[in-house]
Amino acid sequence: MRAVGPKREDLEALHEEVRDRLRSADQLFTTGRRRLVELLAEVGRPVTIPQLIAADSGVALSSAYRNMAVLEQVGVVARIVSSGEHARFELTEAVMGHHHHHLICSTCGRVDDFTVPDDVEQAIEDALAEVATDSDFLASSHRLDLVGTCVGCASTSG
Amino acid sequence: MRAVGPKREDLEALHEEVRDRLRSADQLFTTGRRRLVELLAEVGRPVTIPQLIAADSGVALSSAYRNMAVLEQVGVVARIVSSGEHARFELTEAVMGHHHHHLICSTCGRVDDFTVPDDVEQAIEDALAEVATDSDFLASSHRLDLVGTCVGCASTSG
DNA sequence: GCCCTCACTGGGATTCGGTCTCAATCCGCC
DNA sequence: GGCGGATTGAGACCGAATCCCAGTGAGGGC
Ligand SMILES: [Mn+2]
Ligand SMILES: [Mn+2]
Ligand SMILES: [Zn+2]
Ligand SMILES: [Zn+2]
Repeated sequence: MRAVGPKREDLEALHEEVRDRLRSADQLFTTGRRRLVELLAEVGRPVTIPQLIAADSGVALSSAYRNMAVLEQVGVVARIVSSGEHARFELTEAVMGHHHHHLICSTCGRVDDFTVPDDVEQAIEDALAEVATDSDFLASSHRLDLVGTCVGCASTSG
Repeated sequence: MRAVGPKREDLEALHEEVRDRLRSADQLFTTGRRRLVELLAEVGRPVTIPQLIAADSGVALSSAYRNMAVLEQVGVVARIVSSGEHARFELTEAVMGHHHHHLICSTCGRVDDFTVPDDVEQAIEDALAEVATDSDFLASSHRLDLVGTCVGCASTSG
């Protein structure tokens, strides 16, 4: 169930959604953009542009960055900057339909998804709502990251 | 009580701690490094190097970055990268002695601190411990950010 | 306090992720 | 198929951060 691409009909629905979102922003759903969305859906984890290019050499650097910006603009893609290295991109929660958080390996930069139980999520949201009120802050989302060392890096560095 | 610099004896203790940490890494506690620590303690909020230079024109760009890296190495300073703009720096929880989280303004990049009630913090830690176990991930810390718009940006943009 | 040595400093060159430019190409539409 | 405007992509460009190295300062030995 892990690291396997989405089922066929899910991918179709995803493309439909992306097409609609692009259209309402007067943007075309070109093959290049379709490919980016497909790659992101396939990988199922935040990836860098160089990684995408390595996975599909048909992707051009400048176009990839430009299209990621467009897809970000219309709410299809989220940009993750956690370190000074390459930014990473993933499909948004709005498009994927589930809220999650990130395991971040501070050694290799790898990012994986995880979720916490609903009651914990709720407790967090309640606490944050109060913080926002107290600080006159207009909250739009929260981020919960677990930082450490991934399996690969742990075994490598022995 | 807010935005006011630390009391005198706290600052002394802080310098003591920083000196020790630098010494055990065979690093000198130079005036430049002392000044960085003082500035960070004074501001009490994650700031960029350009901001530090604006606040104290005696700080040199390359030295500031190099010393921040050194101070980061010895656990005195934490680097925060949240966006593609300038990184921000703050004194670590290890040195300041209290755990906290960040309010991040996605408009101007400003970062402020906040805390959540102990029981929520505990619930988060428990949940994350379980996630780490299930994922074979060696967790070293967590991050909880509230992303949105700060008061200043909210009033400015109408 | 005064040297001597060696780490530190800082201005500028350099790196490098990401953006911008613009002519060639593709897309949607007729 | 043909037209007009959006998109593409190779490379120029930008800017945050690092690197280099000659000049400076810190601190141990005296
Ligand atoms: Mn994710
Ligand atoms: Mn902070
Ligand atoms: Zn790793
Ligand atoms: Zn703001």
